[in-house]
Amino acid sequence: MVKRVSLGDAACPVARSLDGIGDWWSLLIVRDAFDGVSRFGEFQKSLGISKGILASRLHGLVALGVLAMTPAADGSAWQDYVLTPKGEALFPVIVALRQWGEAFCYRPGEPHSALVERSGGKPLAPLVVRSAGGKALRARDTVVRKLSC
Amino acid sequence: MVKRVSLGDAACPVARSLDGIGDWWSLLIVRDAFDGVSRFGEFQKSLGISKGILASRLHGLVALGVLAMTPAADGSAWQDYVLTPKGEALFPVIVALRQWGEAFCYRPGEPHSALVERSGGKPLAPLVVRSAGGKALRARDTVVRKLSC
DNA sequence: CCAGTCCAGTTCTATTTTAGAACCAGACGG
DNA sequence: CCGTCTGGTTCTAAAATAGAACTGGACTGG
Repeated sequence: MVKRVSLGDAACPVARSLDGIGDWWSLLIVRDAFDGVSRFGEFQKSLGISKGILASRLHGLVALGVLAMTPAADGSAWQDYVLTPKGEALFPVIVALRQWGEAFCYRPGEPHSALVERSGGKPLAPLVVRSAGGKALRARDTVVRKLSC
Repeated sequence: MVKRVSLGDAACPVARSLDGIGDWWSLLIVRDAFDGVSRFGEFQKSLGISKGILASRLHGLVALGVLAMTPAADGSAWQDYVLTPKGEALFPVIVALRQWGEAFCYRPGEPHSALVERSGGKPLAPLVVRSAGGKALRARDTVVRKLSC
C-alpha cells in the first residue's frame, strides 16, 4: 500500500470528513454512542469488533475530538467514551445513512430497526437539502464552488 | 484478517449502508459523480486513486445499484458511469458530510470548496433532522426502535 | 487481605486489502 | 495500418485487520 492516501489536507470538506471518520468502524462507533453506549466492553460486544481495532478507533476518535474520555459515570474507576459537540454534530450524517439504508438496502417487509421520535414514537421526516431560502433542492440544483472561505 | 466482518445482513440500516458504501473511496466516487464526473479516467485523475482499486470500486457500486454503466454519451465507444436513482438518493449523505467537514475540519479562514445553489450561488441551509410533524430534533429527542417493519 | 474474576486494554501473528507499477487489448486518429 | 489514448487486469510489496494470547489494574467474596 506504501501509504494509505491521506485526504486530511484536501480542499473538499467531504474528503476531509471521510479522512477522519470514513473508515469501516468509526461511524458505527459514533452510531452506538448516539444510542447511549459509552464503555469499551459495550462497544466491543455491540459491534463484534476486535479489541485492538476498537482501541485504535476509539483513540483516533478522541484525538479527532469526536469522542472524549471522561472518568466514571456509574462511579467505577474506568472510563466513559462520550460524544463531544463535534461528535453530536454528526447526527445528520448518521440519520442520512440510516434513511438511505432503510429505503434501499432492505427487501420489502424485511424487518429492521428504526429511529423514531422519543416522545410519541413516530418516525422521522426524511432529510431534505434546502436552499438558504428554505426551498427543497435536488442534486442538479446545486454546484460546487471551488475554494471559497 | 480471516474475513472482513460483513454487515450486509445487519438489522441496523446504518450498518447495511456502510457495508455497501462505507469504505474509503466509494463515497468520494459518488461525490465526484454528483459533480458530473462519469468516465473512468476522470475519476482516476480527480481522486488520485490507483486504477485497480477504482475498477473494483466502480464495479462494486454498479453491482450495488448506485451507479450504472451506460454506453457512450459523447458518441465514443466507451462507458459512462452515472448515478442511478439509488445513487442520487445519497445526496443528503454527501451534503451532511460536507457540512460537517466545513464546520469542524477547517481552521477559521482556511479556504475550501462549497456547495451552493446553482441559480444564485447562495450557500445551502444546514441539514436539520425533523419529526414527522416538522419539528427540529436533536439526537436526544430520538430513540432507536428495534426490528420494526 | 488474599484469591478469583472482570474490565480495558496491548502485543503478536496470520490473513486480507490496498497501492502502485507494469502490462495488455480494444478504440481512435492520422 | 501504426502510434497513441482509454479502460482496464495482473503482479508485488506494504499496510490494515481479526482474533487469540497476554497483561495489569479494579472490583468481589470470603
